[in-house]
Amino acid sequence: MARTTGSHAGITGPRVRQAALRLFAQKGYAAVSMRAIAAEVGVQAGALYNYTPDKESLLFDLMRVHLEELLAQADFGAEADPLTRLRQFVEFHIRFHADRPDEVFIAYMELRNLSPENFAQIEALRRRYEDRLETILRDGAKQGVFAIEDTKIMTLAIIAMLTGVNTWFRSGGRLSLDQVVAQYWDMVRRAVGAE
Amino acid sequence: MARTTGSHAGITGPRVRQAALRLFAQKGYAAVSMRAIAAEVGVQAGALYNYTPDKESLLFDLMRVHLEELLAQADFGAEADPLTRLRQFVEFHIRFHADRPDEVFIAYMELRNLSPENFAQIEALRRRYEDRLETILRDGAKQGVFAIEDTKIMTLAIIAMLTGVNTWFRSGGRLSLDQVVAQYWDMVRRAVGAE
DNA sequence: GTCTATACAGCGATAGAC
DNA sequence: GTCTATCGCTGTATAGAC
Repeated sequence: MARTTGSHAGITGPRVRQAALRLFAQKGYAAVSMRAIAAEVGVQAGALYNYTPDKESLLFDLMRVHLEELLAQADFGAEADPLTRLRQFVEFHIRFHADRPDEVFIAYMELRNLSPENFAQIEALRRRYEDRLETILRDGAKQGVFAIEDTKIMTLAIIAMLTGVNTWFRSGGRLSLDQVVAQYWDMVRRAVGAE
Repeated sequence: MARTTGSHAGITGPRVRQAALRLFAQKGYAAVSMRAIAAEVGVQAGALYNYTPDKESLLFDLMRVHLEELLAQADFGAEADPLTRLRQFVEFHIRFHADRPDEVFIAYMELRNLSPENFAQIEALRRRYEDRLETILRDGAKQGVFAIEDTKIMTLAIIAMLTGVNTWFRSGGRLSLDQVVAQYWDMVRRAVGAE
């Protein structure tokens, strides 16, 4: 069956999300209009509502998909020793976040623009990710491999430190991502008191 | 000379800045209208323009004053040993930032809403603050007190870690600020490889 | 599925009375 | 110094033609 002229099912949708991602990260959610997103895609503003019920859903879906992918990939088997799992976490976190600067930026900066219900969902996903690290730290502390006074603080401190890479790292800069990973692994290993 | 009714020179100005600070931190700069700020102060929107030439200047001044105060207080004399100065930095940073959550939040989150000229000024102030820490680390490394591979990365990693406290710390919570300072000092001391 | 047109509210900023 | 009133514009979202 011939397609109607101007029909782009399965093409425009992803382009809308990609345009929203880029613009939200660059200018901030509240500063981006639906007209601006539509212009980036090459359609009129009204057409966007074939792909999202409203503007906030666009933001929420970007965050949710990002965090679900993060959780899907953040699998550090409990069979390995805690030091190895911690090293895997550090490397994974840095690389995953360096690969998705726009998504990471939005997921941290635009939480205020979610409804309470959507906010709670996003926070729950983030909490599940933090728990992956906390479990590693707790296992290591129990086995005497790490010397940690408070695993919750250590968890938040490590994540803040690692996520901070995104504020300055640029591919092609002074340091390669391999070097960055090595340096942060050094710092984390020392911070948890591992040999 | 009798004051004109409704005249509040020297009173309304600070109240405007305080209302803007609170609302910007809570809802985000772009989501706050001049009318909302005026309502919080208890005046009409037009009256705000007696105190600021425009909305962006309000944001810029809040950031600039915050960072200038940070720099004014962040004085760690070069006479003491690097380990003592680093400890002072860690304690100062955590306490100063915990005292001003709204200012800190704005100064990190709303940089995108500044004109290029204003952005450059704010970034220069922040850079001067980072240099205070980097100098301490460099001195310590030179003297062999610290074992640091790259002082620039260590600087950014420490600041990210310490500033991250603001995302979760609440006065009256499980931990006192004294305990938080002690824990982070432990982590930083280890991370720089100090005895 | 996209268009044009539009409803309706809100925006930053200014002018002029008091 | 604050008010009221207003300008010109932009915002999200919807309706109906094609």
